[in-house]
Amino acid sequence: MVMLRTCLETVIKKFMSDVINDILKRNQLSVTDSRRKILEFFHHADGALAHADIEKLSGESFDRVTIYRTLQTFVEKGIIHTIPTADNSVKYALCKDECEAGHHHDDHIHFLCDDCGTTYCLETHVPPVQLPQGFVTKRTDVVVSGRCGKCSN
Amino acid sequence: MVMLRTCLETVIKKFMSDVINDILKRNQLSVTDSRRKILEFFHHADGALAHADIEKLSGESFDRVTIYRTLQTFVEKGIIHTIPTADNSVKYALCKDECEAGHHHDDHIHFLCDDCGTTYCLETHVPPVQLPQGFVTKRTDVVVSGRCGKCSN
DNA sequence: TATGATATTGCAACTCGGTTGCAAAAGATT
DNA sequence: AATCTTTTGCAACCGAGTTGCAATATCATA
Repeated sequence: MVMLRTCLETVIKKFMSDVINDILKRNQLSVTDSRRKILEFFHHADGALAHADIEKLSGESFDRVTIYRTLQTFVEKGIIHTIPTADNSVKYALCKDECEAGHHHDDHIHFLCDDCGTTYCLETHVPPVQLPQGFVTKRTDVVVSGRCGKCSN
Repeated sequence: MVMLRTCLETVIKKFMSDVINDILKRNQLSVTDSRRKILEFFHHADGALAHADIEKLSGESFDRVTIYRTLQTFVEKGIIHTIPTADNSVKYALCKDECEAGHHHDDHIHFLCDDCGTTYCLETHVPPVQLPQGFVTKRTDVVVSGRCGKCSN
């Protein structure tokens, strides 16, 4: 029984590892420890992550500069996207499937919980917005803040 | 003719000055040069202003610390409100009429022009957003970016 | 699997937006 | 006008983010 579970965990771990590697290779990025680790963080996190969160999670594993550069690279490649939060700090979240590089567009809403600080990417689509004559929309960001499901009990 | 215009300008200036003074007094703020000047900037600007804009407009008139503090005070009093921009910088705009202090709520949409950098407060209201069970909305920010009327010709 | 070209990392130093403490100056109140 | 309170300016500081460069790791090729 114990044997079985250990074995299963190994297989799952192996599988996850392959998924991560695939993402990196598909984006023509060399596979390095920091990139894999940071991608894993995003896959395990249920919300968006700020630079500081990643720094905490990684402990002393790698330099803060590396984190900055890795995040930049991921954004450029369209693996993650930035989220404009209400308090004007920067958060990042995995793009649904594949945004194309330089075209990170995610047509969904972000929810920021004032209590626990978690940022959620909701599946709700952004409602179309009526603009004055001559205005052309390129991108729409909707940030709702309040209290999330977990915190409102 | 020239006399008349000069006279009219004087009257208008006097009137504006009174309006500015009124706003400050109504909010229990002492009337100082910097506060009046900064409020005037907002009244003349057709869009939102960043700290940097005000610094440029004011030249050497007053210290950057004063600008920071003045903006903070105005936000606290509900005279201006912050706008979350797509690039995660901070902009400020006059509140419509009076938001109550500490309750700067403006239920409108912000438009950020990628070309000229101007931020507009549009009169369009924020459409209601459907959230998952248990989520409670406190505030909704909508930031549309693209090209404004002036730049799209 | 060893090797060289290329890409990435870590470090140190720096920039820039914003804040804080305190003394000087201005505004408000009598 | 005198005094009390608030605001300003200065200098120093803080933290987030960036840059240059040498050291190191990855990748492709032999």
